[in-house]
Amino acid sequence: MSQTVDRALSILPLLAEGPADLGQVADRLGVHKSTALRLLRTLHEHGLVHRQSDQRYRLGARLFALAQQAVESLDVREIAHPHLVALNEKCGHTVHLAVHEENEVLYIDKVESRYPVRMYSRIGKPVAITVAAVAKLLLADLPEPERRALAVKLDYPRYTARSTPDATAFLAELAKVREQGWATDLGGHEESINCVGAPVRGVDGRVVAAMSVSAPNVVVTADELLALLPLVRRTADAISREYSGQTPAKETE
Amino acid sequence: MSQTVDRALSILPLLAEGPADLGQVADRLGVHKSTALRLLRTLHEHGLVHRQSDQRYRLGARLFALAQQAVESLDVREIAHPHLVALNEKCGHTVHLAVHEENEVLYIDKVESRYPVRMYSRIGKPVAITVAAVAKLLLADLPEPERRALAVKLDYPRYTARSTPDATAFLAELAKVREQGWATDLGGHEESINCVGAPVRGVDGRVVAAMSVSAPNVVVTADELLALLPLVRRTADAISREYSGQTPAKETE
DNA sequence: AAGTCGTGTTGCATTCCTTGCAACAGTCAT
DNA sequence: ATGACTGTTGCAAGGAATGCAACACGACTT
Repeated sequence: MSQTVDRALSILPLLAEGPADLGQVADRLGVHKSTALRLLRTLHEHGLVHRQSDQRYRLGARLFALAQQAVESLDVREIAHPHLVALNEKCGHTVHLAVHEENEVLYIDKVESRYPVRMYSRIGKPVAITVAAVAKLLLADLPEPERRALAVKLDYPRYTARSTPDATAFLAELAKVREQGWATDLGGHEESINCVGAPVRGVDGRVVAAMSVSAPNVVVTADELLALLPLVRRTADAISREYSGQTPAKETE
Repeated sequence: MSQTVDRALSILPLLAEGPADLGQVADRLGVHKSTALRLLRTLHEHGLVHRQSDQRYRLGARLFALAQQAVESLDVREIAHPHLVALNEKCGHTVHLAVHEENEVLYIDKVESRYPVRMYSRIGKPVAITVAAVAKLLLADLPEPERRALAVKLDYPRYTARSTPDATAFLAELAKVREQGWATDLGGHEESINCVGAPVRGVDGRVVAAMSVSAPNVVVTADELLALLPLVRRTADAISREYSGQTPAKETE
């Protein structure tokens, strides 16, 4: 749309391949050296481009600063909320969104079930970290040593007969979750309540949040709930895509 | 230098603060909405800007991709080499550059001493990980659990009486190194050889490489070598700055 | 339902900004 | 010294970006 800007921005991917000098940039842009010079200067003033000691140009530090600032200002909850609502409208059950912070897993959003049931969860409240599906998803993504360090530090309360009993079992469960890309809690916290969950990933592939659908088995059986898994995963993936700023199909055209 | 590009690039830091709609962007740029629209469109085509579901604009995924590709294409050794040579010319001793990879620490560059001595090191060769100054620097930067996991897995050969004896001592040494920002190896590998080293950091502050100066004490005493510390640190910092694309003083003007 | 505000979007004429050229200034090798 | 190579600057001409005004669309209010 804007020729000048278009040309200037085309320099960035070019430099991402590696440092280049003025002539190379001008050639690959198909413009005169002086034109390339002025574009590079403008990019340089904004810190997007850095001139190294051999006079060649590379991408500059500002780019990293921008990228970092962008992720920090991103609010998963804001982006995820409409998706959670849509999911709730499709299946009717309680939908949770949670994040991992300081050795705790916290609910940061919740859409209530449309069935007349209550669940003991509250936004801002730490979840039962050893059994909840969202906790498993978030912790499964940690590097192995951190995962292990955390697992041995935790208490393993026996909420029910199906609660995770100890660190060994927990680590095994996390490995499974990491492998399959989704998690469940089948009566591990409250005997009659089941959950299925899936991870939300950031642009670097790391898990930044986790969502789950919960329902008491007086409403649906565990098997029926598990049938929702594809839908849950698709929702989580949609959130991931939007969160990481990728438009589903447009990106590569 | 180029008004159009200048305006377009000014949008990026603006969006880094958080999502904004067309009107806000136009206002803060001091241009007509239609102008802002066309600039945003161009940025969008290049993927630097992403349009979220509520029509507001944010920074896009391409920015992250570019930043990542840029760091991958960066070669520490290439950037560091002239600095290593300069350091060698100033002090005359052997200078090493090393990186951490797969639970090993490898020398990736070396400038030979100008004194007639030999050192048993070779580019590409794993270093004595429990005693070398460069190893301490690289491992000290790991997250605590990984550091501990690695420390207990290592063997602690007694090269000399001053070699690190066990994991406990090693972890204590790493904590000290992490704290002070530099490291030494005083006869821990070979009785008569001392080293001082300092870390090279990337744009995110993490240690990406480590450099050291080594000399046998038949040439200089440990104290004399330690007197070089400020020089070594300054060199490492210079490499860090150049590697992370920050121009020393210009950046904040 | 009509009306109104608030968005984002498009065509178009004017004008200013970008462009390529050619000449210049360095640096390095021959 | 001389040549070839880089990066750099002034200038005129043309084209591209700009702001305007009008339009389209949806969300609210009345």
